[in-house]
Amino acid sequence: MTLVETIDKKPYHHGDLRDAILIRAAEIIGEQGIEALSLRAIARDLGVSHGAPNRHFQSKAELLSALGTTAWFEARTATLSKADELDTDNPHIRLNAMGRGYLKWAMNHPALFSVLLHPDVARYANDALRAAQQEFEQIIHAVVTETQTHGRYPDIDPHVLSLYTISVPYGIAALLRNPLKKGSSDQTNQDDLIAELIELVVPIKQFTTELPGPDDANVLEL
Amino acid sequence: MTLVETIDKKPYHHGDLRDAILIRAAEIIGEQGIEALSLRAIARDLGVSHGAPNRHFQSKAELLSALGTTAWFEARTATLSKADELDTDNPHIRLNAMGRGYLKWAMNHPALFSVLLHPDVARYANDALRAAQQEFEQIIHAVVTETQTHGRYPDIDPHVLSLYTISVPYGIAALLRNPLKKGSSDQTNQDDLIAELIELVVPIKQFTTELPGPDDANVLEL
DNA sequence: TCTTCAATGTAGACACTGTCAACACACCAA
DNA sequence: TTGGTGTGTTGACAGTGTCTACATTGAAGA
Repeated sequence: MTLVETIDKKPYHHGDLRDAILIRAAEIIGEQGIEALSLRAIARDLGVSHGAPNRHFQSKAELLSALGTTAWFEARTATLSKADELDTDNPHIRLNAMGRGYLKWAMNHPALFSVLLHPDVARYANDALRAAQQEFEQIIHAVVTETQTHGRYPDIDPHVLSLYTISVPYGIAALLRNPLKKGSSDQTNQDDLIAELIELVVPIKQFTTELPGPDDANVLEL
Repeated sequence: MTLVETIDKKPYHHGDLRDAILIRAAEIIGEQGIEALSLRAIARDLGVSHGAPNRHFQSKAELLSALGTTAWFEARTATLSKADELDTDNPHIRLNAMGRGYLKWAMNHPALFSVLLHPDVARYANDALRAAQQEFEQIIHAVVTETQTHGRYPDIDPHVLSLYTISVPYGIAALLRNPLKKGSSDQTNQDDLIAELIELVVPIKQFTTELPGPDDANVLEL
C-alpha cells in the first residue's frame, strides 16, 4: 500500500449517505432543476459507487417522495409559525399570516417548492408524502371555515372557498418562479409584495377593528 | 419481392410526420404524463425509425416548446372567445368570462395544460413559446388595469393585481389536477364550480347594475 | 425529359440513465 | 469467535437523446 493510498483511503461506509443524498439532491434541483436530477450523478458527487443510492432509495421516485415529504413538512412549519407568533385567535389574522408565511417560504426555498409543484412527484407519491400533503390541506381548510363563521364569504361552499384561498399563494409562488420576476428580488419589496397580495385574498383590516389585539402595523409585518 | 412485401410496403416518407409526432406526444402526455414522453417511443408508435423525429425537432426540448406554444395559443383562444361571445365592453364582465374560459379549457385539456405548467418546458422554452406566453400575459394585464379604472381595487399596484388575478385560475386548475378531485367530475357541477370561483376574484354582480347589457343569468353562463 | 439537390427517413454508434443481482466489506450481537 | 445484517461495489441490461454517415424520395431547374 503506497503512501498516497494510505492517506486518501476513505472508509468503506459513508456513514450518513441517506441524508447526504437528500441534501445533494436538493442542491442539484435548486441549481439545475428536477429534470437534471440523476442518481448516478449524486453518487459521483458524493464519491460513492453508482449503486449505493439504491440501498437507501428503492427508486428515483422514492427519493423524490422523500424530498417532497420534507418539503410539505417545512412548508407546514413555515406556514403555521407565522400565525403562531402573532398569538391571536382571530382566524382572519391567522389565515392572513399563514398565507404570508407559506408564500415567503416558497419564494425563499425554490428547490423544495419546485418539488412540491412537480407533477411527477405527485404522480409517484408514496403514502408518507400523500399524508403530509393532506394534513396540510386539512389545516388550511379548518382555518378557512373558521373565517367564514367570522364573516368572510359566509355563504360560499367551504370547499370552494378553501380551494380559492389555497390557490392564490400557490399560483403566485408558481408564477413568480418564472424568469419574468426581474426587479422584485429585493427583500423588503418582496415582503411588501407578499403582504399586499395576501391582503387581497384574506383582508384583515376590515376585521381587526373588532379586536383588542395587536394593531395593524404589527400584524402586517412579516 | 413477395406478395406480402408488396402489399405492406409503406412509403419511405411518412408525409406528415411532424404533426403526427405532435399529436402522438400530446396523447402520451395525457395518458402517462410528460415524464413518460420518449422520442424513441413516439417513433415506434408511428412506425418510423428512432432517428426520424430529430429531422423535425432538434431536441426533446424543442418538441416540448412546440407543444407549449400551441398550448398557449389554444389557451388564449379559449380565454378570449368566452369574453368575445358576450359582446360587451364592460371589463369586469370580460375579465370574469376570460377567467372562466381559461379555467374550463385547462380542465378539459389536461394534457396541453400540463405542458403549460411543467417547469422544464419553461426552462428550455424557445423564443416562440416565450412570445406566446408574454402575449397572453399582456392581454390579461390590459383587461385587469381596465377593471381598475372601473372601480376594482383602484389603489392596488396594477402588476400586483394582475399577478393575483392570473394566479387564481392558474392555481385552481393546477390544484384540481390532483387525484383529490373525486366527485367534481360532473359537467354541470364543474361549470358551477368554475363560475363561483371566478366570481370570488372578479365579482361582476356589483358592477353590472350600471350597465344596459345582458342580465346576470346570461352573463354567468359558460 | 433528365439531373441535381434539398428534404426526409434509416442504421449504427456513443455516452448516459435507472435498476437489478452477485459479491465485498464492516460492524454488532449472540 | 462467529454469524448475520446493513451498507457499498461491480458488472450487466434495457432504455434514452443525440450525433454522423448513408439511403431514398420528390420536385425544381436545365
